[in-house]
Amino acid sequence: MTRENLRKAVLVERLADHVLARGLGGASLRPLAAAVGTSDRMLLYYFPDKASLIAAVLGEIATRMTALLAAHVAPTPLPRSALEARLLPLLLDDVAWPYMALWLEIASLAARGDPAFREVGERIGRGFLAWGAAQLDNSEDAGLLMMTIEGAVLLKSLGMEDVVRSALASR
Amino acid sequence: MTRENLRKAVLVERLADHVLARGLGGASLRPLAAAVGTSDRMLLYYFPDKASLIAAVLGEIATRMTALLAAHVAPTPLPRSALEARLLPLLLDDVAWPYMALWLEIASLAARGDPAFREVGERIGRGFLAWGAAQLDNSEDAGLLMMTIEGAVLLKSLGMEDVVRSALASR
DNA sequence: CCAAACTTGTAGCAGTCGCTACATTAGCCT
DNA sequence: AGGCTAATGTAGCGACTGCTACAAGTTTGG
Repeated sequence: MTRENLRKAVLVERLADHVLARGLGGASLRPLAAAVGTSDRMLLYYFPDKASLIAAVLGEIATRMTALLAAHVAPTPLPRSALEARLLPLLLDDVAWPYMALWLEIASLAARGDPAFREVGERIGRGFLAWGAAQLDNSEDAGLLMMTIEGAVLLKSLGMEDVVRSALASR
Repeated sequence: MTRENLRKAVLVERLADHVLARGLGGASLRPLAAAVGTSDRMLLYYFPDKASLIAAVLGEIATRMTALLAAHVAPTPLPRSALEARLLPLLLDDVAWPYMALWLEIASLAARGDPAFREVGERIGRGFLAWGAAQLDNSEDAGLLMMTIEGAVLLKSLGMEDVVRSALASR
């Protein structure tokens, strides 16, 4: 019971590392298994199918991202521009970038109509929105904050980080 | 010569329809060929390989998007918030949404490091930036405009269009 | 009218995908 | 020690991927 759950948890952690590094596009069973030192056969021993495995991995990754954000709460509510200035370097940095790249991938799959990714994406998105509202002096600004940040992420993915920097400088 | 180029152009138009409808993820040679009434064999007769085909299709789609934007130029430069209010309903509407979904897919692939998509994405992105700068009373605002719009697109893909609406209402 | 060039079909290769049937090993309980 | 269960390996299925060799058909130009 606990034994199996424990090993499954370890498995999910390692799988999360690989998904963060390679993305969902590289998350086929055999490469995934090789990366964590097992076989596709074993992955489907622990999980009923690939969709369940991915769901578990995305859950783990969401937990990590939440922790990463929690470590950066401001001691006191901030105005939007100040929180933006605090958050953007963090999220566009190499440490958080794998999460953002995966975030884009989820959004893309959701846009294509995949209901599983739409659901997990919306859950994470609304979680972030609530987190932002709690950090802001005016919680109504959370939507605008999020739009700006997501826009910055998309621009960086295209090698247009310079646009983000100069836009913020001119604000 | 011209004969071949003409048929190739017709082919690319139909392929563009299909890519807009199904995305790059559904753009395998055989489904693509079936959708335009030919065979995978013929696609690789007109194009040296799949990458060239996709490049041509993305070119066609970029042209269409440019035309769509050109049809909506304001007669006179606008402040950023006014242009945003004009542009967002257009881009989040069903007519333009296939383009936006594809845009997200390109950004996602670019974020994963694919150099071809990074390049085409950046070209289109900088094109849009220039277009926006020309529509704005303060051209320096183009970056912020673009960030907001891209953020709105990403949120809509996750079913969070309500956040976009209320954010803009509170601005 | 015939040959050369353009166009298309058929068939298949080698690889990957998610998933499964079957068999075997390893470990624990009495 | 023996038997039961949990864990793992091997092998493969059928579908799909991009791509190609080969052959046949069709159009065109001299």
